[in-house]
Amino acid sequence: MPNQETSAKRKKTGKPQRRPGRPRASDSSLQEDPRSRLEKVAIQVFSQHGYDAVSTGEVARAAGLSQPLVHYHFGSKEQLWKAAMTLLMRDLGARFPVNMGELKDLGPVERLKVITRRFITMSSSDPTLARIMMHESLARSDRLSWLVEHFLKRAYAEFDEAIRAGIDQGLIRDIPLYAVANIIVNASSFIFACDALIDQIYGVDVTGPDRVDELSDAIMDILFRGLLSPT
Amino acid sequence: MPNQETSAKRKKTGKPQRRPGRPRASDSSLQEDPRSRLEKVAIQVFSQHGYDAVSTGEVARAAGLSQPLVHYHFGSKEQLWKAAMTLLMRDLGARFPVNMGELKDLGPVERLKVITRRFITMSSSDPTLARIMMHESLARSDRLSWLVEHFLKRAYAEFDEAIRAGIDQGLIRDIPLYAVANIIVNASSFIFACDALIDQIYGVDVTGPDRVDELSDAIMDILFRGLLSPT
DNA sequence: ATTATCTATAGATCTATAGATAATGC
DNA sequence: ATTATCTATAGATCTATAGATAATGC
Repeated sequence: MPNQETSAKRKKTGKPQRRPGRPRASDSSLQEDPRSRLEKVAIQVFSQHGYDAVSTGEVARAAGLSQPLVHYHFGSKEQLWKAAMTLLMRDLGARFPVNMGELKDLGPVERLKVITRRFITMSSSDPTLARIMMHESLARSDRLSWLVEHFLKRAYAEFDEAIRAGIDQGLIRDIPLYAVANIIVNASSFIFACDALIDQIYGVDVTGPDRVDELSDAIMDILFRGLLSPT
Repeated sequence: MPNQETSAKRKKTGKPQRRPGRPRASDSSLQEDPRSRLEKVAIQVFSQHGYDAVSTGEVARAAGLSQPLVHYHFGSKEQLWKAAMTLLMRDLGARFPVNMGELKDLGPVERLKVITRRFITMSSSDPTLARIMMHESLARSDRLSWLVEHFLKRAYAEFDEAIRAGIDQGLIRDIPLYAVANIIVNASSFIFACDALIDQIYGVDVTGPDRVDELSDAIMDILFRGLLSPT
């Protein structure tokens, strides 16, 4: 990401020069700890611009901290990214818990509907993960493999199980598993991740609550009419 | 994009130092002109890594030219990007011509099917445009507005017309136009643009011809079963 | 004494410009 | 004479490390 403000800024001001050393803990309970602040900012900027286009200095500045602190806490930019992804996945897991047990008594199609609706809700309220997946997939980065192994395979497996059972029972049309799963995941999340495109073309802000609801319903309707075997 | 090979490389070799000046036109008919080579390379690297993560030096090096030549021909990195997009859209237009006239006698649903199938074919054989759209939408760049105004609005308008007519005639379900259009565009292209993700998770290479066909058919089937009014 | 922060800086880029020079076209 | 290319380089980054120092914990 290109840097807007130049480094000359700090010198120009007549302020007393900041000296090295740990600053006073100002109202320590008010602000989160710096390490977490770095991770949270990193999630946001990496999801918008992608790994390579983001500098550690930008992350630090946005968190109100100095650039070398990134290396003190994380050792490298790569490790900052991994820490940020781990936090993101933990937060998403907490906000959208996967209780497969409570779906045990449903048929595969109903189970798939619940999982898909939950994924749409997650993607519309926080499209960060979809954005990260898009960036790393486009760049074909090694980070993509890391994400897939650590988090995504497990998430896709839930879709896979329900789809597999649905196809075996003749309820879902006989389309390759990978195709069904990816069509569901893409349709459920990429449209919210690319809200800027829709805004530019149609002047519609899909992040507004009314639009989220109408779009979520439309996606569910189209997907399941399309996927289910004719009854 | 991080640079793999360092600048020390050139010095190390014992080759006679290259001096300034225009090189001999070696077999001029064999290679394309340098300006076009820069544009073609730019299309590829920008679509993979996005504008900010690509350096003009990488583009030049991949084209076998020196970095300042980018500025001689295009004046700035931004203008190189715009020239590359203009070439991309011209090539896509030539390879997938839009002859709306020959669809005049079809009903709106049949027209939409032809347009959608053509878009799927384009996206599977060259996912570059979808990748660029994803990058610029994610980054919320000013370049996205430029793309939309110069090229995308016109492209979406063809979908819009058929969808609008289909809804008006009760053939397509009453879902907001922007939602239908974006679901079609996303489903038709993003899955091919994110082939690396599918490869990582399912070990399936969707760029193989058999997979392209099966996936294209699956997308068409699901979309149109989902979108059409029950008969 | 240890920890967390800062400033300073090394060394490798990045964009863009300046200036040299070879090829081309008149 | 003009055009297209190169080398060299200015000035602004970028990642990472070194070293100073204030706060914290024993």
